[in-house]
Amino acid sequence: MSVRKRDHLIAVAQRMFCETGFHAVSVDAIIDEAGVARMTLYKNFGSKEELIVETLRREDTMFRQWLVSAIEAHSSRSEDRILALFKAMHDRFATEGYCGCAFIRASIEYPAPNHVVHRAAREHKNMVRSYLRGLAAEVEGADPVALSEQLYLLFEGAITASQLHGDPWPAEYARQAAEKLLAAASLAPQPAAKRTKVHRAT
Amino acid sequence: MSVRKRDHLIAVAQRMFCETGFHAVSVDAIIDEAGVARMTLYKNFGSKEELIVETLRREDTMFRQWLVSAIEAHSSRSEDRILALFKAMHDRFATEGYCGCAFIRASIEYPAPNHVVHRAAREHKNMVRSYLRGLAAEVEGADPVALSEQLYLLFEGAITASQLHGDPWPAEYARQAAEKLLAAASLAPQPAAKRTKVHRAT
DNA sequence: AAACAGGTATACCGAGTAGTATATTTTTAA
DNA sequence: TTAAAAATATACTACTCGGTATACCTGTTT
Repeated sequence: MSVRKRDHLIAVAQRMFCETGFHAVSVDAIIDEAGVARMTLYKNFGSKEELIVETLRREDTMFRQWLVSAIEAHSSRSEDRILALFKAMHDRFATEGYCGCAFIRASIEYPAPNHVVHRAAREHKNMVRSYLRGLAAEVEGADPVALSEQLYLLFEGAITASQLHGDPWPAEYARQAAEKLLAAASLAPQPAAKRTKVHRAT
Repeated sequence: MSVRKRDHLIAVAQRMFCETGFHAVSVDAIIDEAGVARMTLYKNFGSKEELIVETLRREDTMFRQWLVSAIEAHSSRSEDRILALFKAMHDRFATEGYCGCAFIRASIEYPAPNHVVHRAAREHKNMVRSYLRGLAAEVEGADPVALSEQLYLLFEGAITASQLHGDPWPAEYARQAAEKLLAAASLAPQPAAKRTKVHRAT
């Protein structure tokens, strides 16, 4: 059954890439761990690079599911949903086997902006940004662009810091900071004419 | 002149590692670019790994100088100094040839927490955190630990996001967020007994 | 039974990897 | 000037890398 071997390969590669890195994990190591023949990998995916892209696609799907389950099970107040996200991040960071964000890793290991892997990472992060923008748009009195981008920076910072320091504490501080940003937004709604200038997104 | 070749090798390797990655840059590529013989590298540094550690040492030195010049030339008010840091980050991100944080890259390419390269990255980041803590301690009415860690997350988030999106805009949003965190701290100084619990640093 | 498809095993390719050995030349300092 | 130190070129080891070629096996579907 082709599709099962294929999915298994993607799942195994996803875990290994995330644990050790894209460059550091060889095709040989993947087929060993997956228990399949070398040619099975190259018939299902033309190259290691294509396999990497497939693992990112799977990671993106799984992340969306996590995102929805982390947020939409909670109160319908956007402020509470946003804070629930950071609480869920803390749990995620503390999970056994969690090893950082595959997309940040991908963007760093493939730094060329037009590389297909780097591009996949950027597109995933843009999805996250637009999701946050949707949440921020429902916060009373807030500039949704500014608020969502600031929350996004806390999000990225927490991921990077937790991986670097090997501890989930950054998620808790990110939640505290988000709380303050939300409080500031609802306490001091800015007149539309005085909004800080918006920068272009990339 | 030994020390000159040695320094030259470190400088060349530092740039190449930062542009392309530690795994992706080979010893051959480094000696080609530096214009030295293969054995010159292996006599000055026992291995590629030792060369990597030396480039991180140099990066740390240069970063400290940048940090001081970005902050201490400005007003002695801590709030202004903190905001000056994020303004300087924007300039830094926009600088031709800037290619992200070598320490974040190092921690990702060498994910094992006890690896000498990962450890060097973590120690550098802890230096940054304690520097921020010193600044936050001078902000009236703020919990210095909470404030400095929250600023640190904005710092890391801005670096990661700017590299990922290939644009300096995250620094500007980080500055805006820092502004709000500072305003919240000075407007609502919390009684010492009610402080949020402090997490252990790693 | 025959044809087909997916998987496997094995051997192979050329290129690249980090690192070493050695003998020779260049540079520096006494 | 001479002796020590540093840098050189060249060749080499042993291994790993991504990727390919090919022959064979196994299960399913007509």
